[in-house]
Amino acid sequence: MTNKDIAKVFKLCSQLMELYNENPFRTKAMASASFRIDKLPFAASQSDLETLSEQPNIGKSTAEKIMQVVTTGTFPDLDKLIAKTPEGILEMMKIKGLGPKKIQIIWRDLEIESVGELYYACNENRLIEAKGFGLKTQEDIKKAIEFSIANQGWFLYARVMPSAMEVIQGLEKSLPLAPISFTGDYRRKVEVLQQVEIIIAAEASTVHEAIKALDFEFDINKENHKIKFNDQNGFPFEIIISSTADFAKDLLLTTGSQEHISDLKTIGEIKALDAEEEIYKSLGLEYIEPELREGGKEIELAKQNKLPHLISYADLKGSLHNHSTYSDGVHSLKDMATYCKEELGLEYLGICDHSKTAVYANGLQIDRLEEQWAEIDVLNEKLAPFKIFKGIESDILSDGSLDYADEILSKFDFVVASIHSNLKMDQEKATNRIIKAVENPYTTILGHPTGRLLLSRSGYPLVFKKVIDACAANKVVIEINANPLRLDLDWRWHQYALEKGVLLSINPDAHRKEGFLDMEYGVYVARKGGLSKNECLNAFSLDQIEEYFKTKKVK
DNA sequence: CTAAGTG
DNA sequence: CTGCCACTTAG
Repeated sequence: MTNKDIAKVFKLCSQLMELYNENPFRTKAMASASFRIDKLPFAASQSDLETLSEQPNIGKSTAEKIMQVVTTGTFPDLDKLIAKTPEGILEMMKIKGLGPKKIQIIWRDLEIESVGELYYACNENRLIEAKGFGLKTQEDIKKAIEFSIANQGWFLYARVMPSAMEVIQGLEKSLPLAPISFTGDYRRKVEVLQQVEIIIAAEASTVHEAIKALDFEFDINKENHKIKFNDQNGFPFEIIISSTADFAKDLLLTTGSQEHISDLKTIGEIKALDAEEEIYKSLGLEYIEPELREGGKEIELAKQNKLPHLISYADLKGSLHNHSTYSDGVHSLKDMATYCKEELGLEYLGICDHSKTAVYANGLQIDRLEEQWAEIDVLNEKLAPFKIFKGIESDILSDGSLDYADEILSKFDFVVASIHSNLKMDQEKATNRIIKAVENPYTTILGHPTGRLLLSRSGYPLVFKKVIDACAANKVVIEINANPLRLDLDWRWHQYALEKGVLLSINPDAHRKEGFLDMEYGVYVARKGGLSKNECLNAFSLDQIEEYFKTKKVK
């Protein structure tokens, strides 16, 4: 159980306490405990009562609750609150725009107890009658419910990955001789999926036994040789039964995408050969990596032997756009740098704490910036040849300008510009705001371009072509934010950016040491976008990137 | 802390 | 009818 998981349990408790108007001091203490747990620089699950109770905002009783959460996932006070709350009210708390106070009114005054009823009430214009609600709020809630319904049954790739690995390893163990592979969306590394598909060449009955051995209940569809089940985390799996002779062909067909397969079929018959490589070869094509099989230009390129040599995790030489305890990070600058150098074997780290407008994230005022720069100079001497670059994640303000005076901006090695507030914009406003930031001579990288959070918040609408063209004209790099919730810029736009000569950068936006590992997910989507290492800023060697930053600054 | 929506 | 404050929610 991660600190974040534990923090969420405490957050839920504080929200329920607020919903029931419990003592506001206790409620607040619960919320601050949640915040503190999330920011602990060590794993609370591996810690002990004494250490925990020494932490700020965490006393003896909170420490005890943490221990209970680690072992049982909950604690008695929370259980009591959950027990007296209808399921639908708990669901409502996950909807953006609804907090305890509004839910209280919805529940007590409108007597609405489920998300479905609430949606109905929005459509009947009944929400505006309630105190504190108006037309805009009603529309926002309606949209948020629609978004959440549309995302029901979808899962983040990164969230299902551990389960997927566990299941496939279990099957491999039971059936060591059977050819087996992930297939479908999962194999193509699609960022959100509805199920994990696995193909296996074995007798159906032996596969049934193997799944039983994993202790899952399953459904069998005999007609299409498919077996469905959910693992203990509730993720849906589908096992496709194949044969040794047809394995490569079935693997190719089930990997998809549908568009890719139908494009292939226009070239010729997909034959049952020994390997996917041979099937592509028989069609006169170079082997196409699963990530690229999305029905774009991959077949055309494969015909001409012009497929990109896709980037891999090992190509990354450094990590840009990361946070430290100077702003809202969990680990110190030194810890972050040492981790990159020692554990990840990287050549450099770009530190980009939040800028001054982001007060909620402890954004850096000028004096704190100077403090950080001084520490970076000291660390750079100690850690050489490893280098920390002085960066900033500068807020793009509502008018598109950056967050410090030019005189300050000029002192950074590089600047990541991103939007964090006033996210509700129409397409024109959002596009102009971003373009103005891109045109700022100090902007090096455009951070998380749309602000989306997968399965939770759609980003602001952008005219992507205009934004990418502006990046090309101003030599601004676009970030592929590697946080599995963001993966923003979306891979569907990578190709256009690359055609325009825009460099991309796989940035983890790490707020703690483990956050760097998210770069793996960034690499997956970058591969889908067709990125090669020479087009990726943080695949540049230390010398190359120093040169790049220097040249950019001169311009 | 700031911004938006609301009364 | 308008300006201003207070409250809720989000980043």
